[in-house]
Amino acid sequence: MARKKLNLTYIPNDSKRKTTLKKRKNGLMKKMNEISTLCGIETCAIIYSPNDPQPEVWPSDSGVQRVLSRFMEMPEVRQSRKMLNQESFLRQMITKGQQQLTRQRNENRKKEMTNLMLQYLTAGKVVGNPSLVDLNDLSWLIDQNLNEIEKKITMLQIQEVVIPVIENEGHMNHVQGLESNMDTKKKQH
Amino acid sequence: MARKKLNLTYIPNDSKRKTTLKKRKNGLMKKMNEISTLCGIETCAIIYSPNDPQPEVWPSDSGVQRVLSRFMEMPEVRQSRKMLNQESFLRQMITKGQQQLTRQRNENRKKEMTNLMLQYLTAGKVVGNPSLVDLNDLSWLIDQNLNEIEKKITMLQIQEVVIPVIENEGHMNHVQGLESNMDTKKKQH
DNA sequence: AACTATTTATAAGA
DNA sequence: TTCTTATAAATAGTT
Repeated sequence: MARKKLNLTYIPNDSKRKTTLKKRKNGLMKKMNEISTLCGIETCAIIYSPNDPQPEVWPSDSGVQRVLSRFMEMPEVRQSRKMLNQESFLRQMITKGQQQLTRQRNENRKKEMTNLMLQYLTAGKVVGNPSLVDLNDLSWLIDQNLNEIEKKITMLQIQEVVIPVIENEGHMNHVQGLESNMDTKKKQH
Repeated sequence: MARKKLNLTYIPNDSKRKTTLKKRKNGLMKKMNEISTLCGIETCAIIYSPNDPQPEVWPSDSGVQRVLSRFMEMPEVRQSRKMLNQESFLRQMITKGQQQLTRQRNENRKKEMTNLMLQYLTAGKVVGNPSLVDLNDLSWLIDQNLNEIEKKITMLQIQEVVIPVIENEGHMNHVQGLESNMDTKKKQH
């Protein structure tokens, strides 16, 4: 489904067909997985590969047995609670991992942009070939930094009035004690 | 899969779940159709809908029967071996995800260090509180960059001998103009 | 059921 | 083979 409109006929080329089968089998399994999770239903699929008497089967032991026996009106097969537990455990791991990955990607993006910004500051000119998306993100980042700087300035001005200027090292410390003063500055862009 | 990132959990809302099931069932059937056409293989799928004892089957009842009887002919042991598939599929997904995460973390680390280096260049002093590990990584990164610069210089020197200096648009342009002065520093490492 | 804005799948290419 | 990329296809939320 890419780089060329799909031609829905048998693929004569052996290696291409094999690759396609592998990819699509994966995709199909993922979809089976999703539909039964999302909709809380029972499904099963059997896919035979050439030269392999053993088919690829979806979903799992208990799932297949249950669906098959139901379909063929055979006696109920005992369920493996252990297997289901394991399954949900694995699912949990996947979800967690994906969340981590997303967070990591966001961090990465931000660092990339900080990087770009610092390159501008260092080299004084455009380095490489940033895309429009990059530039938008960069713009956002610069706005963020400007906001922080503004806050910092405001804080320093306030401190100057209240206490003789005392600067401390902490990362976000400058926000401390500002809440009451910041209420009036809630203008965002 | 649109207008919102898919959250892979059971959909509690009844009508939403029903709609999703209908749409996805269609999609799945289409995919089953395609994979067996494209790859010339036998497949079958059974999807139960809630409150309906009759499942949706593909390609047809007789088709399912054919594939199922072929499947049932297999000895138990081989059946269950193949049927452990879902678990290994999930494990595969986890492994892949973890690999992605590792790659992402490495990229992240490198960007972080580039960042730190640029901050040194910009501010001319240590910003924040880098750890010993940071400094080691940073040192490595700087070495890398120095190596690249050296290579670039060597290349330019070679070009200078063969062709009158012609510089192109690449991302290391800041080295421009250094060529002639660097002649004496060629053999440092 | 038809319509999009997005996400996902995937055919080719590297 | 695995990874990337350009594009097609699927589909969640809307109308």
